[in-house]
Amino acid sequence: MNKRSATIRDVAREAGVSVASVSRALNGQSNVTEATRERVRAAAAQLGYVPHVGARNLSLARSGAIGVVLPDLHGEFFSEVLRGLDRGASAHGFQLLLSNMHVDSELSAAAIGAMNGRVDGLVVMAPHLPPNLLAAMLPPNVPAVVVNPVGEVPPAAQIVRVDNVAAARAMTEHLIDIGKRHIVHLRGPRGNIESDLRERGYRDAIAAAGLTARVLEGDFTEEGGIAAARTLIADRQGADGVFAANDLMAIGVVPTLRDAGLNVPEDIAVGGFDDTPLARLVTPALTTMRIEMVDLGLDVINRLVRLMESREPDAPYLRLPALVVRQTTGAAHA
Amino acid sequence: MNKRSATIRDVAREAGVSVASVSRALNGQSNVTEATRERVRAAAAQLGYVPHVGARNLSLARSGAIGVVLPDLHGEFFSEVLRGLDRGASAHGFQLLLSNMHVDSELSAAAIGAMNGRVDGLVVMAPHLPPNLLAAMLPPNVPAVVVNPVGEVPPAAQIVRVDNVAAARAMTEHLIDIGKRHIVHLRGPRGNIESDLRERGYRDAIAAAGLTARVLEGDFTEEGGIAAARTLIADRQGADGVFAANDLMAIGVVPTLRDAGLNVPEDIAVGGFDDTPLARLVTPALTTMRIEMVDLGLDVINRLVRLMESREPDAPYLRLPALVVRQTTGAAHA
DNA sequence: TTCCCAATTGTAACCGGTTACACAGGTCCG
DNA sequence: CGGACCTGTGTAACCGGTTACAATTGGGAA
Repeated sequence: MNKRSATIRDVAREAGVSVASVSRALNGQSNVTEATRERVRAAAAQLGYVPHVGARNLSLARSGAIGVVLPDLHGEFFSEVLRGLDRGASAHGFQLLLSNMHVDSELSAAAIGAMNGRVDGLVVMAPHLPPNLLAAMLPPNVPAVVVNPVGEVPPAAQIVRVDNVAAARAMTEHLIDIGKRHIVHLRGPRGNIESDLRERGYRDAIAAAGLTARVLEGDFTEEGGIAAARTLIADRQGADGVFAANDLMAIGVVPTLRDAGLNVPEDIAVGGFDDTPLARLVTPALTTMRIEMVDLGLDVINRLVRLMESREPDAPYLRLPALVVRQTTGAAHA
Repeated sequence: MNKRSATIRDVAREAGVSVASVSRALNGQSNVTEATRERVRAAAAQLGYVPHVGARNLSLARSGAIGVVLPDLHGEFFSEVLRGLDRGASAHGFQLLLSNMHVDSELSAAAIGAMNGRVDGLVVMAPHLPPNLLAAMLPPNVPAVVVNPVGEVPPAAQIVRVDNVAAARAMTEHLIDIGKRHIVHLRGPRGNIESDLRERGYRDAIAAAGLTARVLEGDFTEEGGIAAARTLIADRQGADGVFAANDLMAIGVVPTLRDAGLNVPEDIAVGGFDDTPLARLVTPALTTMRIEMVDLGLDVINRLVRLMESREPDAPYLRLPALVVRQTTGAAHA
């Protein structure tokens, strides 16, 4: 219960050796007598010495941590990705330093800055960052992986993308395949790049099939889904399919439609996006595009680790979500 | 694109002032001429200087980070709590340094050690840590909040507990109240303190009501729930209620029972624990004990911040989960 | 004009580690 | 027996910031 933690000099004094020997002894270097090493160990134990990692990092110029910048943790998507990041980091012996990116870009820059001397690499997921800003705020000498960047990216950064356009197209085509002709897209919030890409994929597929597009504004929340479903019920323009830009909205849509007496999928089929753990468990189970989020996180870390070693980013890495057909577009359920 | 990041001395040289002035200028101290400050700002911008936070931490002896030690991120529970922690940390201007506690206690100790000079406070959630070990591995001078500790806790640490016993009792009593008499408990994994406490609450309530207890082994996974339900279906000992020690298992139990032709809740009622986001959304919606997980996380951070300031832990703080009655023990659903 | 004081600025010590280099002592060799 | 070499250890510089304290400067008071 000392007031101040013991430092390496305290241990050196206690053991009657120099700080260099203490450092060598405790870090398992070979050039120390077993006798000295033992004496140092004893002194360290005696004083309850725990190395000050921050100081060590400073002299070694490496921290054993990876910085993660996320828009927020609210919503399944980032929680799941974080799981993967965490697993990957653990596997490589890194810790994760988390920082929330606020909508305020001023603060975001500060948050990234606050990681500068503390992490060996950076993972940035910022689907709503104003283009060019990202490049400006990334510290120049920290290897970084950016996931689904919207604008310019510094050439030194590794890019990982989820192919939102192709995935959205696939979902839309699936709805068309099962015979739907009046498919409405419930998009995500404005200013979120992924929302835009998914809408683009939807429009592509609709246009290619010679149908007419109809897009409702959404916000990625369950409430948004409920509101959208109400709109559809009220106006009765004969929609027979809904492609929601994420699962949460789809999960709001389905029960609202059913409460209004519409059968899903017979009267209206519904597709989501993300394949959050929820999607499989709700009734009726939700058809969705599976992004292997945990895998994505793992992969991001692996690529970051590679980048930290080579300093040479690979070509952008593209992941294509897979269509998972369940009850909301499939056979009637029990 | 310099090879090495600019340091404060580079900026000082560029601006033609001393390092002290640079530090003062950039940190907004008052004793600097506006002219100097401007010159420093220009030089910093010119060189793309970003302060090295690790170095700053070392001299200030504070890091602006809170260490979080979790058993793993797998499972809704910790994800949700982490969300709360994250929100709280953000609000207080802290970042979160995450570390997974492995089952291997050797490694866990290392993980905690690896936080020593890098965090201002520690949050430890270790429902499966061998008693006394925790006390040994917590660095003596770092304020810590431990959540649901199992054994001895250093007197300097703040304790936050979820009253698992009372909550499990409440759920069991609820099942009794709705008329069930053969209530089986599906417990969590051995070696997890929360599993033990929930079982104890169940046994208390069963004993108080003069009924007979029956406990099945579980593992907190959906598959475990499915397996347990199969057991119940197979042996037909007339169970009319199941209290699963977490939602995930309950979510495995319910559809398995229904697939076997049993009505939930009429033939067998099912209760879960945690109120994960899933619980409300599955069909039939799950009756469960709500732990406000996000709130819990927030609260933990608030208490930690208070502890960091006062160095005086408050009395252990007890949270009591609330019973949320939904369809699996309530009225038949649509 | 001279002295004093406040406002700025610079120098250098410090945070707690790591490690290049110097040095002491012993071994082995010619 | 002297020198080359190897091993173990200590000294002190360094990582990149902050800040106590000293030094410098200019303005106002006496």
